[in-house]
Amino acid sequence: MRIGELARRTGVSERSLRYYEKQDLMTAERTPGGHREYGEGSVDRVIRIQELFAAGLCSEKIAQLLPCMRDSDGGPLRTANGQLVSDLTVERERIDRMIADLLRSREVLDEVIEAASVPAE
Amino acid sequence: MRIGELARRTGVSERSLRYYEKQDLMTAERTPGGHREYGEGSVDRVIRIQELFAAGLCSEKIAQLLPCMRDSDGGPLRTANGQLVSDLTVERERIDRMIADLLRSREVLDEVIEAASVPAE
DNA sequence: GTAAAACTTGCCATTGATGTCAGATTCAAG
DNA sequence: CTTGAATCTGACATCAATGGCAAGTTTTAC
Repeated sequence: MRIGELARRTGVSERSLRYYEKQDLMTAERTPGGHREYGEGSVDRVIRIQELFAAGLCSEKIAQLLPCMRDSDGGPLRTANGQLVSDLTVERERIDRMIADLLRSREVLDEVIEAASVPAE
Repeated sequence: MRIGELARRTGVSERSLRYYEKQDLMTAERTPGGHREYGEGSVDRVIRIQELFAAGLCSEKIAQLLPCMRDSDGGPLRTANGQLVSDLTVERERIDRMIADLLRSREVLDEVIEAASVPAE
């Protein structure tokens, strides 16, 4: 499929898909004319990339992480080296804190929303 | 206390504290000379603000939300109006998605970290 | 073959919280 | 009073992903 379809199917803009390629997060075959040609696996990969972006990882970390994930792209499964494991552990802790934070904030929102729905108090 | 101490006690930069004021997230008394003078409650308030920022809310939403939170600043407890409740509900759903996302990403990290710690497989 | 749609690269803009610097003023202590 | 530390305001920079535009090329449909 080409970039337009991939964008439609993933909900990620074409602009971002090109950016992902430049950041070495994904590759694409090229037609003789130079247009990108994606395989089916690209859909999952893009979604995974989006999730990791949403989790606050930067392009560089994601690029290092992807080859170590199973179901990544059918490529050889790499094992994370010491430095990467160390980095990912830091990220993991950050994510933990973020989850705790989100849970607290969600509670706050719930309280306010709840209070508004029970005006007679 | 003055801004330096508040910054130290909350881990938030002086720059950000002044920004919070400009965004109407908090107020401060002023000394005759114009220096900010914060009460004890400011510490909690700053921490709360930070949490909400971390949860992805923008200044404007936080500014609307704060007066509706208990233990906010001793001011009168406002009840969220319909528009705000609607906005907060949207935020709540976004937070839910974010949490789900983070849990998935954390799992991914755990798998990769785990795989690296068991090289013989 | 022609026209429209899709795609290409490259560049500049945006966002929103925060960093940083400069010059001026105030505060606290000697 | 003086001096150094702290604070003030205001302006400009940063970051990282994304948006948007322009000019040119490829593809697709007729």
